[in-house]
Amino acid sequence: MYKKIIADKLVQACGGKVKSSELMQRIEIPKYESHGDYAFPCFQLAKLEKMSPNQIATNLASQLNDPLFEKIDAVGPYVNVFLNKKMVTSDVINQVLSQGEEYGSSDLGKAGAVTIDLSSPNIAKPFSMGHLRSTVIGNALALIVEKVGYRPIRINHLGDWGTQFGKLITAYRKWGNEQKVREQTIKELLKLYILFHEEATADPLLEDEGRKAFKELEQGDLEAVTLWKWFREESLKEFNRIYDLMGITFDSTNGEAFYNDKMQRVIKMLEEKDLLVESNGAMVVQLAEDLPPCLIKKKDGASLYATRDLAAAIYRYETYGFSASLYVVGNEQSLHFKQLIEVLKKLGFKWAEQMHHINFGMMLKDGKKMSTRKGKVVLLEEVLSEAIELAKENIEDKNPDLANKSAIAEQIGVGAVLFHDLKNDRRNDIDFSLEDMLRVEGETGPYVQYTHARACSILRKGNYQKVENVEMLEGEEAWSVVTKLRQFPHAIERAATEYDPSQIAKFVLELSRAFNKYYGQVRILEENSSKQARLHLVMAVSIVLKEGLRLLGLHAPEEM
RNA sequence: GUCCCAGUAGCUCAGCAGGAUAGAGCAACAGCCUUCUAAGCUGUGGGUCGCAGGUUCGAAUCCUGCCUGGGACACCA
Repeated sequence: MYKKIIADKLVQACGGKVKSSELMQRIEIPKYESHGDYAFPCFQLAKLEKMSPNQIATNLASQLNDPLFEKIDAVGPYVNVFLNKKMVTSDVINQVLSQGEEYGSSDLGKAGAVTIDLSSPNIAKPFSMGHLRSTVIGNALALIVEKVGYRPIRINHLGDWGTQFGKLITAYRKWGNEQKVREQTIKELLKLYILFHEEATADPLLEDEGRKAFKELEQGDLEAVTLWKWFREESLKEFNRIYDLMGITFDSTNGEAFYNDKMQRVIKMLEEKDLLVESNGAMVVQLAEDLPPCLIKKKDGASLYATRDLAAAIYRYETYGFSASLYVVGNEQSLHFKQLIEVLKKLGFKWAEQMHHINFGMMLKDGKKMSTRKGKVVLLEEVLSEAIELAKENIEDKNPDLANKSAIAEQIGVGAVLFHDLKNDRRNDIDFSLEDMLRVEGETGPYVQYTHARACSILRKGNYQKVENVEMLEGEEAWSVVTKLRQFPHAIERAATEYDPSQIAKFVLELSRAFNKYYGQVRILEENSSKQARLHLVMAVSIVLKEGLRLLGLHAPEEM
C-alpha cells in the first residue's frame, strides 16, 4: 500500500515526531489529477512545529525522494505526491493478471458464517418491487461478504404463516378453482384474497370464519394443512422462476411457519428471566426509556412477529454460529429490529451485537408507498420481461449477428434492473420509474457490461496471450485506468464493512468511464512495440469489471 | 406529540472519519463512426450544497435550532 510508504517517509522527514498511523489518516486522494496521486495537508504539523504550513510543505517535499515517486510538489500548504507511473502500472497489472478473479479477495472474515435474511416474500402474494430490493441487496451482500472470506448463508424467510392464510383457505373453499390456481397460482390466490376483503366489508362474519380456518391450520387439521402446503409449494415455484432469472439460490427457505413450534421456548426463557410483564392485557418486555416495549403475546395469548423473530434469531445462532447476522429488510422496520436486539441482549445473548438490520429505502410510486391491498402493485416479473425484451431489440439493432441472443438479452435486461437497484445508497427511497429501470445508457448495468464486452472484443482481435511477468510501458493515458484498478480492493473492503453494494457499483462505473475514455484516446490494436502492454491493461480491466459485476449479481457477457 | 431518515445542477444521485477550483448520469445544445462493438467518446450551458447560528486556520461534510418531505410509534409483518 503506497499510502503507508508515504506516511513512513513523512515520519522520517519530520524526524519521527509523529506517528505513521496518524499521518496515514491525513493523507488524502486529491480531487484533481493535477494535484497528484496522494496529497498531504500540512496545517496540523504547522501548529506543532510553529511554522507556516507552506514552509513545512516545502521542507517535506524536498526530503521525500524515492524511486517510487515520480515527482513531489509543494503547492501552498500541500505536499502532492506523484507516483512513478511505469513502476506502479507494472505492479498493478501484474497483480491483477496473476491473481485473476481472486484480485481483491481477502480473509477479513476468517471463514466465519454470515446469515443473511433476504427476499422473504409473502406466500400467495405477488413478488413486488419492494421484495426486489431485499433480494438484490441481500444477494450482493452475500457475494461481497464471501469475497472477503466469510461464509454467507442465504435465508429466505418466507411469509408463510398468519391469519391471512385462514382467510385464504376460507376464500378458496368458497370460490376457489383448483385448475386456475394450478395455472396461475399467485394471480388466482391474490384474486381470492382481494375478493375475501371485499366480501368481508359486507359480511363481517367472514372474518370470523377466516380466523377459525387459521386455528384449524394451527391445530394441524388435515384439509387446511394440505391446502396451505399446496399454496406454499405453488407460490414457491413461481418465485423460483424469478430467482432463476436473477441467478439466486438460497440455503434455507424456512419461513415463519418453521418457527411456530420454537416460540414456546422463547417465552419460557423470557419468563425465567422475569422479563415478561403484563400490560393492557398483553405480555411485553420493557426496554430502555427511549424504546417502546416489545410486544410478545397478544391479549388472546397468540404470539407476534417479535416472538417469531426472537425464535428465529436464536435458532440461527444455534444452527450456524454466525459471526454476523444480517436482516435485509426495509427502513420502516427499524424500530422492530432495535427492539429485537434489545430483548436478546436482555436475555443475555452477547451475539445480539452481531445482528444488523440492513435497512433500505422504500419503492415509492409518485412519492407514496405502493399499496398491495388494492392489487395495484408493479410485478417484478413484468418489469424483468420488459427489460429483456428491450435488450433483445437493442441487440437486433446493434449486433444482429450475435450468437446466443436470447441468453445474452436476459443477462443484460436483468442486469439493467439489478444494477439500477444497487447503484445508489441502499437507504435512499426510490421512486418507481420503469423508464429509469430500463435505461441502458449512462450510469447503468448495461453500460458496464458493454464496456466489458468491448474489452473482450479487443482481446479476441488482438489475439491476447498470457505471459508470466509483464513489463508495462504505458504512460499518461492509461494512468487513470490503472488508478481505478488499484482501488478495487479498497472498494470491496468498504462495501463489506459498510454492507454497501453501491460502493462496488460506483467503482465499476468509474472504471468503465476511465476505460472508455482510454479506448477513445488510444488505438489499442495499433501494431507497435507497446501493443502487448496495452493488451495486458485491457485484460486487467476485463477481469476486474467481470468480477465487480459478479459481486453485484450481474453477468458479464463477452459479446453483446 | 416523540423518535428515525432525508433535503447538493431542471431531473436522478455522488461527495459527508472536515481540507485546494462542489462532481457524475439523464435531459438540452454542438461535435466525433470507410480504422479496436456509437449501449461509446468530446465539448457548452446549468449550483446562495433547505434556512439561521456555532465549532475550526478551514464546513456540503461536525454541533444546535428552525423549515420542508418521508417513515415508525402496542396487540399486522
